[in-house]
Amino acid sequence: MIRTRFAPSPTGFLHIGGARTALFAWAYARRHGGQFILRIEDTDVARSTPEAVQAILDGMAWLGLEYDEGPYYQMQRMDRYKEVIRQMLAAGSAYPCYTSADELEAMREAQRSRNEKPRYDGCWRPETGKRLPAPPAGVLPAVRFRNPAEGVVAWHDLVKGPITIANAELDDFVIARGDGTPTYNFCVVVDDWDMKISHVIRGDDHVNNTPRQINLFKALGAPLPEYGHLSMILGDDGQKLSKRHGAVSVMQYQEEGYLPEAVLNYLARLGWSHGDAETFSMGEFCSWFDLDHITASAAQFNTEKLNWLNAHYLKQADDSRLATETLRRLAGQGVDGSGCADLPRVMALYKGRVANLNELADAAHPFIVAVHPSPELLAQHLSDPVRAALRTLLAKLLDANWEAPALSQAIKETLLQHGIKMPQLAIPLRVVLLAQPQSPAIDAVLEVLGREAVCGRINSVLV
RNA sequence: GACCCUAUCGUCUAGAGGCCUAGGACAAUACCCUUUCACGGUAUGAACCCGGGUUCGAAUCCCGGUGGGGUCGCCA
Repeated sequence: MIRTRFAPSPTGFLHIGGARTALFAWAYARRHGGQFILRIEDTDVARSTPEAVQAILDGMAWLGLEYDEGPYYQMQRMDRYKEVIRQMLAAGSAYPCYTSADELEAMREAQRSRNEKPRYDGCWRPETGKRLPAPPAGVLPAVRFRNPAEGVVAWHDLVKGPITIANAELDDFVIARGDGTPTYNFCVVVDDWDMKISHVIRGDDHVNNTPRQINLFKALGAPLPEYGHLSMILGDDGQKLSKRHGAVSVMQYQEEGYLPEAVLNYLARLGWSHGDAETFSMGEFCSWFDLDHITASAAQFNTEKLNWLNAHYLKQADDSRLATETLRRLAGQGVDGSGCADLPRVMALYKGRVANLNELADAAHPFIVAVHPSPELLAQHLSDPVRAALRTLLAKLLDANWEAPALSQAIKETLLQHGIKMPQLAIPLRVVLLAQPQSPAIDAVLEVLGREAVCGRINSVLV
């Protein structure tokens, strides 16, 4: 049974990189008929917040990344961690360390000044024939893992291929703090073991944790999972993403009017490919997804391509779904569009012309409430001959058969009578009706706007 | 600084030694469509980081350099 997991720490929103990691882990499980588990890694009590947990859950839900198990919370598994730590202490694969934070910092500083890799010096590590210092009074020791001193840790990474790291590069890392709470590298291993995770799919930033975790698995006598490390996502500008620079919540994409299927499709193609396939459903994605076609190098985020995908999915989106979205966005602006029965028709008219849901809502606005073109706009477009033509048109519209072909006919007759060309009438008409000189085909706009609004708005500029 | 990973158009990528005169997509440019603006259609420009090997043959394999990314916490 393939079991993958997504294990975010609740110290902030679900950002785009985390979302892609979750997507790939989710897709891998789906592809192989396996299970996808959500685990909240909240052992950093100082930085974890319930708001962040909720933000992560919201982000997953919006994207439709459903999990088969969880969410598990590490803070609820303390007893299990402490039990394992006791066992390791008893077995000698872990030991108490009384070095203080200040001493560690001084140690690292000295090492850095000598251009050495900063690391714990192992002074409390028990060795046969070695005399350990006397434990200082009143100090609660941290617990360190007794990492093998020699040899190498090697694994075949599912996306990067063979990776080898010498144990000499690794120091004895802390698995439990002075207060007894376990730390990340330790909890991950116990959890992945207990939860029977078969494939650990996670970000590139964990490559250097992997050998430590593998050594822990071995010390525990636990079976090793497979590992696959996804490269990072860089910002639009090629710079790395951070909370301060460019990293935004997936929920912000929702606010900005992106459809979840567009974000998902974009993320899927960022670092993964299936030949020339550019647009595909999540069903297709799950049936195609494999780790062999993941790029091993970092990928730069490209908002313009996301925009294109969003426009693509907007064109295919169901009109009533778009109407619901539009209503929600309009309500956010204090506009109640619930009385507009023709909203789906407005959506049909505009969904092929906009890049996001906010633009769609803006476009729908004049169909719901009367617009007031600025005096400048009116002055620019409403000359006396135009007013005369509008007067003629208004008379025709008052008793026209209210369907696009008949409306188009009325406009063409007006054009003929006044000896003007289509743009000379259509553009002022757009300004009068919608307060902007561009719109979809004018007869379609008239049809959807309705006789009352059209005639009323024309009349209001003629009096 | 040390260690690990990585390198094809501006960007995302195809490419598993001959199918490559390097393909697709976004973006760009031009033209077409048109009732305005979009959409759409057609076309064009645009890349194998550098240097050595291996091979009859290298974008593809190996080594080195350089660039980029990651990690060096009692954070995750």
